[in-house]
Amino acid sequence: MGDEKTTFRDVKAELLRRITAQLWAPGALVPGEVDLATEFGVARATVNRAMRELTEEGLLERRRKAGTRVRPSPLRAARFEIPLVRAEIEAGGRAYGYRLIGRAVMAAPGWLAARLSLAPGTRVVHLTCLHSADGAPYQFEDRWISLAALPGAGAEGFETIGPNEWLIRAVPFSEVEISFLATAAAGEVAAALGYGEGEPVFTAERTTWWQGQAITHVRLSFARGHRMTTRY
Amino acid sequence: MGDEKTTFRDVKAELLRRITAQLWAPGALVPGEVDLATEFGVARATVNRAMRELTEEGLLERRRKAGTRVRPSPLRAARFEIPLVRAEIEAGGRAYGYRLIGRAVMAAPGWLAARLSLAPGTRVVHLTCLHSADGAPYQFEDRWISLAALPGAGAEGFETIGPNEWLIRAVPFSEVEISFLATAAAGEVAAALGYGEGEPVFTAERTTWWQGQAITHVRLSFARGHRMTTRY
DNA sequence: GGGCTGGTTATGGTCAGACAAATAGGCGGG
DNA sequence: CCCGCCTATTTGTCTGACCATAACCAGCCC
Repeated sequence: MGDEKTTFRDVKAELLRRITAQLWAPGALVPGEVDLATEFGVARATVNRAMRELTEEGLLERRRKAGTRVRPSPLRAARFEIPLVRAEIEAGGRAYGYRLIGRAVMAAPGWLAARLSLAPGTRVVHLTCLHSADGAPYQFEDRWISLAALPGAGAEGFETIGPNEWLIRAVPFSEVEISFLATAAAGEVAAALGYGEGEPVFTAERTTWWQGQAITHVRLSFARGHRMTTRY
Repeated sequence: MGDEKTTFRDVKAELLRRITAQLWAPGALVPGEVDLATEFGVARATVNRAMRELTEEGLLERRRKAGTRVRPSPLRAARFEIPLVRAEIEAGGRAYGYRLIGRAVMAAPGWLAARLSLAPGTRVVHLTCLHSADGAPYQFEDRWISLAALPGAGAEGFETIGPNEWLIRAVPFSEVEISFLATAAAGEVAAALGYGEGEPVFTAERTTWWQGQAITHVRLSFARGHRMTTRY
């Protein structure tokens, strides 16, 4: 009794233990899959899966023939989930609010055309809006949508539906570049979020492509005290 | 000739194509593993791996007996690699510089003891230092190390080796919570990085544990214009 | 000595078959 | 009508065998 199956999870946990306890020093070569399979009494595929996952997590380094070694300085990557504002707010049990501040159709300004590789004179929709949580300003959104890529955006008023939710439905699977930075509050941003001029604002910029074509660029300014947090 | 093996990569690519081309609508049930295995002429394990990876990437949702469906709104997560400052600077082909500004041993202040769950009166090392790239200030580091967890930090002067590099060697595998935020430049930070008082500063805060015990807390302030960028 | 070549070996991946675990949805009892 | 049990179905995982691919290294030729 009690001798249950050893799963790849068990193997992974034990390998992780040996790595963190430094039984296997950083940079050291660890036993081959076959040896470990014998030791744990499992198939090689099982050891393989355990080691593959540890490699994905940045703890091991593997090369054919060269074998597997413990990463000298573990390459750690933090994962941030990028939720819809609405989902983020409602997940915290607060009421989500949306208000459109401005909407205009115009030829893309130079910096935007450059950023999105748009042909000169391409028309775009420019939107500014405010997302709030329990009535308090939460995030100011300054968005540009290329009408060349999404003609439908010209017909949508965005009075009740936020541009991000509209976009998710129009283009669900896209390629994204996102940046976080600190900016100084000014003008509309300061007014909408209640900042004094020049106050530091945590800001995200996101550009989205679909099938190689630029769709939209957005600058998101967060309310005072906002943090982007994760564990790893 | 020409009929090469279909790998799990091929299957994955084709499934991805069907998802992004919306042949399978968001929320729709996709065929079961057995059906797909038949269709592609591969083993079920191969389809399984393809679908498992797509699930990890947030494109599919799987439940036993209920089957696999396309995620209604794809849950996308951005990965940020968190490199050593030195590696980050040298990767850009610039010369790395390090300077210790201040070093003191003291009883942990209240906020720190609370943050790290330290017993009252626990002694800590407080370090401030500056990392530079090609001579220009790059990052100001304000670090606290618990002597309860790492007595060795009391003996190290940190004159030539940065605390992060020292710590990586002392505690290579740790649990980390990291936050990004925007702060106002003031005092030492402003002086070291050449900011005016109150200017916005992109800041990271990181707390590190090892085996459940808090090791260190650090606030990293970046030079003007710094961005944290990634694609996904 | 230097460079090419092929053998050896570790990881990468596929396969077919089997069993385990979870659970949606039907069935029966109250 | 509602609730709880059963079962068929679907994904999850393991096995042991096999072939593929990369690369270290020894030995050969020049």
